[in-house]
Amino acid sequence: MARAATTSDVFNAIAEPQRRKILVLLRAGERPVTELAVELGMTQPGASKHLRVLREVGLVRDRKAGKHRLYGLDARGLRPVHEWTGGFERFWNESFDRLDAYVRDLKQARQEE
Amino acid sequence: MARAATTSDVFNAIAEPQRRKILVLLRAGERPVTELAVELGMTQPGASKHLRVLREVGLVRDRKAGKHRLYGLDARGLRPVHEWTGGFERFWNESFDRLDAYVRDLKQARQEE
DNA sequence: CCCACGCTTTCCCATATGGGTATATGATAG
DNA sequence: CTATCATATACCCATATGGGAAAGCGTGGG
Repeated sequence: MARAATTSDVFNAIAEPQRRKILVLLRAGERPVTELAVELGMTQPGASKHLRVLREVGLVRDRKAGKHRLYGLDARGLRPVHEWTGGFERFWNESFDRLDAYVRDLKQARQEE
Repeated sequence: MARAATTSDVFNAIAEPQRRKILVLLRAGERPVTELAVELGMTQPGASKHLRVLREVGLVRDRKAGKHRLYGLDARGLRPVHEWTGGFERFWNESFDRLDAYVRDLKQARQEE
C-alpha cells in the first residue's frame, strides 16, 4: 500500500500547507483560481489541483460568476477535526504537568548527585 | 516535489488513520509497541514505524520500563491543530446558513419555472 | 557473562502525491 | 457564431510514503 489519497478525508486534505493557506485565504471571501494562485505563489494549474482536492472533501464550493469561477469556503468539514483534537484537550494540559514534574525531578536528582 | 514528509508537521502526522488510532489508544495509558500492533491489527514493525513518526513530531514519548519500552501520549502538539480549525468555527455555522439559503433559492427557482 | 526477547531498521513494492509545462475545455462577451 | 479569456486536464518527475518480511541490535535478567 502507499500513502492514502489526499481526497480520502479532510485530515489528509488539510495536511498540505498550501491547501491550508487556501482555506485561510477564502475566509476573506470568494476568489477565482487565478487570484489564489498568485497569492500562493504558484502556477494556476497547481492551485486548481489543490482546489480540486478541497472540493472533493467538501471544504470548498465553487460557483460561476460571469467569466469567473469563484471558490468559496465551506468549513463544516473542519468541525470533525476540531472535535477530534478537542478530545485531547484534557491531555495536553495533563501531559504538560507531567512533563513539568519530570523536568523538576531531573533537576532535583542532578542536585542530589 | 513529492508529497511532504509525514514527519514535517503534526497535520501531516495525524493525516494517517492508524496514527490517529494510536493516539486514541494511548489516551488510555502507556503501552508497549507489541500491544499497540495487536490492537491496530498490523505487524509490530508497522506499528513501530508509525510510532517513530509520532515521536518525531512530538506527539508521543517513550520511556524504558524494564524490558519494555512504553509509549505515552504527549498531546500538546495537537493544540495548534485544534486552534487552527477553531479559527473556522464561525465559518462552519455561517456557511451552513448560506448553503441552506442557497438550497432554498434553488427550490424556489424550480417552482417558478 | 551471555542469551533471548522486544524493538528498530533495512529492503522491496505499488502507489499517490505536489509541481511545472503544455494542452484541452468551456463558456462569455461582442 | 466565434475569438478569448479563465480553468481544468494530461503528462512527466522525483519523492515519500504505508506495509510486510527479514535481519540487526540493545539490554534486561538469570
